[in-house]
Amino acid sequence: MTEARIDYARLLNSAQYEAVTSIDGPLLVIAGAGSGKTRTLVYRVAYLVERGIPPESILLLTFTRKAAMEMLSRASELLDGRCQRVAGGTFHSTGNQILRQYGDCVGYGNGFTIMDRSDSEDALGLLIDRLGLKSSGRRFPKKSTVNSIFSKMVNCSLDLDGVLDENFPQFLEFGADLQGLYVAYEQYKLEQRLMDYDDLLRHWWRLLEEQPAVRKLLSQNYRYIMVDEYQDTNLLQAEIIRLLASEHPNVMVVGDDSQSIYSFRGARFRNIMDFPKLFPQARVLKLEQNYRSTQPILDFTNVLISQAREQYTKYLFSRRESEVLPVLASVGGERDQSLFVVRALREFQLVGIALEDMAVLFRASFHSYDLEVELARAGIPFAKYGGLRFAESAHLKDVIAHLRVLHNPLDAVSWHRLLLLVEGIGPRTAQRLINWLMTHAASATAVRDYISEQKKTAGMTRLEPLAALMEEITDPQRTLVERIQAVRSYYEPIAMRKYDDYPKRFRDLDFLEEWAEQYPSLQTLLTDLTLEPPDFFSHKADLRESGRLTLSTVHSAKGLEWRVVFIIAAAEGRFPSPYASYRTEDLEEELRLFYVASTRAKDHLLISYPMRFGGFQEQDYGGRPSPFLQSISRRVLQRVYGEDFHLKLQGDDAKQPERRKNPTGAKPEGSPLQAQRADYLPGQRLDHAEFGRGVVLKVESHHAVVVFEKHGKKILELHIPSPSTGAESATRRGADAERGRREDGESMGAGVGKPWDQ
DNA sequence: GTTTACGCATCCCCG
DNA sequence: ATGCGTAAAC
Repeated sequence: MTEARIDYARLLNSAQYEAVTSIDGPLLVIAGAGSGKTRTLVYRVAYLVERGIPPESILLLTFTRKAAMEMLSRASELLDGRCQRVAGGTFHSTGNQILRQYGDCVGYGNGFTIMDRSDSEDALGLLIDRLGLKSSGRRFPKKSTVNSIFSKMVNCSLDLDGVLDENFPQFLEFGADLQGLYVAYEQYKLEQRLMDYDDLLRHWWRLLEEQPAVRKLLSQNYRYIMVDEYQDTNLLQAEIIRLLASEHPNVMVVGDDSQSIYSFRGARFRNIMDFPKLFPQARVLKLEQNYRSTQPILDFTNVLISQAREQYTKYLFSRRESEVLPVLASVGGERDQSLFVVRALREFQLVGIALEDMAVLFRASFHSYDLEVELARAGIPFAKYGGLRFAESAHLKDVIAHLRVLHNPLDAVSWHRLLLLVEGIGPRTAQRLINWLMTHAASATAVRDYISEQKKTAGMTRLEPLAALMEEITDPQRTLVERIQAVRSYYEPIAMRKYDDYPKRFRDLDFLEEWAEQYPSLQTLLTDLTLEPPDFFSHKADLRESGRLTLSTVHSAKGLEWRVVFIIAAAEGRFPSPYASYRTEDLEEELRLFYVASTRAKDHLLISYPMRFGGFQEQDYGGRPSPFLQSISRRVLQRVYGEDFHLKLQGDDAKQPERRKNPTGAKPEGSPLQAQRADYLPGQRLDHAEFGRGVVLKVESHHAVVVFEKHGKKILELHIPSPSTGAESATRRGADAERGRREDGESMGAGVGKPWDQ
C-alpha cells in the first residue's frame, strides 16, 4: 500500500507536484488555461488513494458530471479501480444525493422531483395567475424574469430588495407583489415535493447550517474535498464548502479568475480571492506553464485578457514555439463565413488534421445556423453542443410529465402540462382536477375516481384514455421501458395533431426509450434528465472516435481543447452579446468568455467576423470586428480577408520580418528599466537583462507594461529618442489605420486592397 | 364560461 | 421556431 508506484516528481512540474502532494490543510491552486489542471486533479486523486485514504472519503466537485467521471477513470488507469469509488459530481447532483438521504431534515419527506428552468417558470406562471398579479394594470415582470430574480436571491444570498436595487431597478415598484409570490412559490414547491435547481443548493446549505449533527457527520465523512472550476462557484456554494470543512481543513480548490464566465448564474470569481479569508491558513499555488497552446496563441490571449479592467496576475508561457499567428479573417456575410470555415477545414484536413481535432466556437447557439447548413451540404459530419437541451424540447417534456406524476402524484406542474394535452381540457378544468387530486387521493390512478365522481359533466369521457394509461403504467409488473412505450402509444397521436414535424420528434422519443434502458429506477432517470441531460453523443470519447467536427457554444467548450479552433461571429453586435454591452462587469465577463474560447486552441486559432449579418438588429452594427479585437496589434493577430486565407499565408516570415529576425526583442542598454519606445511593441516577447523572459502587454506614452515569467507584471519606463520624430508604436499606427478605413467608409467587401497586414 | 385558433413579438450562456 | 395576448368558437 505504501509502496509508491507512480513517480509523481518526474511526471509533474514542480507546482503541480506541490499541488498533488500537499494533501493536508487548505490549498488554493490558481491554474491558468491549459496548465495541466485536470492532470493535477487526476494525480491528486491517485496520490490520496495510494496513500491509503479511503476513496469514499474523498469528494471531488466538478462543473459537469462528465468531467468528474473522466477524471476518476483517468485516475483509475493511473492507479487502480479504487479511484472510481471517489464521491464526485456537480454541486447540484451531490446536493441531490445528500438531500435524498436527509430530505426529512429540511421538510421534504420521502422523495422529491427536480424541476428544470421551464418547470419553475410554469409554476411561477400558475401562481402569478392565481394571485392575480397580472391584472394590476402595469407590466408585471415576465415569469422568466421573476425566475432569475428569485435565483439571484438564492445564489447571491441577497434579499429581494437587494436584487431589485442591484439588477432590476425597473421592477422596484412590484416589491410587495414579488415578495408575496416568492413566499407562495416556496410553499407551492414544499407542498408538491418539488425542488428547483437552486433548492438543491439552498436546502443542502440549510441542512449543514441548521443540523450540527448532520454537518459533523458529512464533514467527517468527506475528509478530503476538491473543487474544480472554483471561479464559477457562487456565494452559496462557497458557504457549502466552508460548512463541509467544519471538521477538518482539507479543502483544495482549483480555478482561474480569468475564466469566470457564469455570473448570470451567480458565479463570482472573487470567491478565488476570498478563499484565503475563508481558510486563513490556505497555501496558494500557481500553475502558469501552459502545455496546450503554441506561444503565438498565448501571446495573443495574454494581450487579449490584459484589456480587462480587473487586473490579473498570471502570465502564461509555453515551450511550444510556432511561426503561425492567430488569424482574424474578415468575411462578407454569414454565408461567406461558412464557406471560409469549410474551405479552411479542408485545408487543415489536407495537412493531416482530423475533423475531431477541430472545433467551431460561437457566443450564441444560433450563430452557427448558417454554418450547419453549409456543413451538411459539404458532407462534413459534425456534433453540436450547447443551445437547447435534449430534455427541454416540448415533446420530451410532455412524455416526461406522464412519468413524473407516476413518481410524484403531487407534482401539479406535470399534471397541468399533461392535462392540457387532452383535447377539450383547458386550464380551468385542469385546475379543478388538480385541486381534487391534491385534496382527495394522491395517486396517478385517481384520475379514474375523478371521472366517476364527475360523471354527469360532459367531456369527462375525454379523460378515459388518460385514466387507462395511468392504470397501465402504475402496474408494478411493468419495466421502465414498457412504461415509456405505453406513454408513447398514448401520446403519439396527440403529438401528430400538435406538430407537423412529428417524425423528427418521434426519433427523439426513440432515443429516450433507448436511453432509459440503463436506468434501474424511474427516479434516477427523472433526476438525470433534469440534472445531467444526455446529448446525442454523450461521451467525449465517442465524439473523438466518431470523426466529427465539434460545433459548440463557448460556455459548453469550457475545459476542452482542439488542435484547430475557429471562433465565428466575432463581430460587434455578436460577441460581446448586445445584452451584455451596458454594464462594465458584463462586458468584462464577455472578454473573459472570448479568452476562454481563444485558449481552447492548441495549434491554430482562426477568428472570423462577417461584415453583414441577418437578424433583428442588423442595422445597428457596421460590420466591425469584436471591440475586443479592434486594438490588438497585428504582431499578435494577423488580419486577412477570408477569401484570401490560405494555410501558407500564415507564418509567412516575409510578413513579420522584425518579429522573426529579433525574436528575443530588446535588451536595452544602460538602465534595465529604460528602452527606446520603438523596441517595445505589444505582444512582443523579450528577454530582459534583469527580469528574463517576458511579453509586452501595453505601450503607453512613457512606459510599457511587461509581464515576466518569473517576476510578473512590471512597468518599464521608456526612453523617448526625440520628440520631433513623432515615433508612434505599431499599435497606434495600426489602430489609427483601422479607424481611418472605417471612417472613409472603405468597404472591405469591395475587395479594395489585400490583407491589411503589410 | 372554457377552449382553441390566430397573429404577434421574441430569440444568449446553463445545472 | 416557441411563447405571449386577444378574439372567435364550442
